[in-house]
Amino acid sequence: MVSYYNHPFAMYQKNHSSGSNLPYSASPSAAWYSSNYHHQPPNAAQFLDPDGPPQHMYHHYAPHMLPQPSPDWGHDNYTSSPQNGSLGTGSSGLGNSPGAAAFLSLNQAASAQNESNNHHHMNDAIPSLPSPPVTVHSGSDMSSPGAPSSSPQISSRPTPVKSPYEWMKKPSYQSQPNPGKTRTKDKYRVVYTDHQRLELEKEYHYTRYITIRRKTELSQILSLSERQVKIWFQNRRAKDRKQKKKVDTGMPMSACQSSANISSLLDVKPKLDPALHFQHLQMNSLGLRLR
DNA sequence: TTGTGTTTTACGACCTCC
DNA sequence: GGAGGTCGTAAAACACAA
Repeated sequence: MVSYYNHPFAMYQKNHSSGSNLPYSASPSAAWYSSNYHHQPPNAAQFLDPDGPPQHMYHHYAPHMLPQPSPDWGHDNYTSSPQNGSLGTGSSGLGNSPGAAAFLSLNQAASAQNESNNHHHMNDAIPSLPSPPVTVHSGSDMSSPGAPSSSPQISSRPTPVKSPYEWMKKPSYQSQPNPGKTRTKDKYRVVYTDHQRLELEKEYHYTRYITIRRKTELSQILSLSERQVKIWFQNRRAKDRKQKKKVDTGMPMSACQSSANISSLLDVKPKLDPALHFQHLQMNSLGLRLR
């Protein structure tokens, strides 16, 4: 059994069935980096914030804290434009993101939830797109751009499932009449929807350090504030560090799956074309970073 | 059902860089 | 000073054993 908490993607699916009947293709990992996961060499000018921590961070962060080599090339080299109607109106624009595109084939069913027109109609059992959580906050940047929605929302977490599909159907805390709010109001925190977390995970596994541009787009696509996206990535990295620390201190791997071994867990192919990978490393080693 | 442990959001403190 | 990084922590949400 794969632990809900310990599996890097368990948040989306608790696999009680030894992974033999995933709701995806027979080999989800095979789809993870699908053929559409090819990138053009980056246009340097497009990197508002190339992958990786700010250049200064390299000076005092342990190597394991640095971004994993990833196909960052061209990460921002796409034309998704939430401003031109892709936001919340059907096409999320995620498909234009290389990182997202990579994941789409993995979990189109879930991603498709975000498409009200749902031309994918992958799974009739999947409820309509979960509305973003209502976030009420007095902070300047905290309020979620998403408006409260009265429409039902889907599961934010899988509950114990009998069928591998059940987790996708279950209504969740977010589906309650009054979804969670931040700690400054009646609720301490929101629980992100499956879709939101899926997209964030997709982005994270594409690059551990989100670019400014991508953060803006994700925040709009997912109806989260940029601050929420930023903090999610911070927390996500913290989670990785924590897991790595457990590994280093000899904790059993069953209790700690770092992102570093996610690929092996998913049996994925290397993310990056070797040549591009090399370029990426060169880029990082040179500290190339535009801001 | 309940108690307990873990994970998930969210924040503040503090840091470095521009 | 502002942005974004880590670190530590609070509390809600959740999983699971008893």
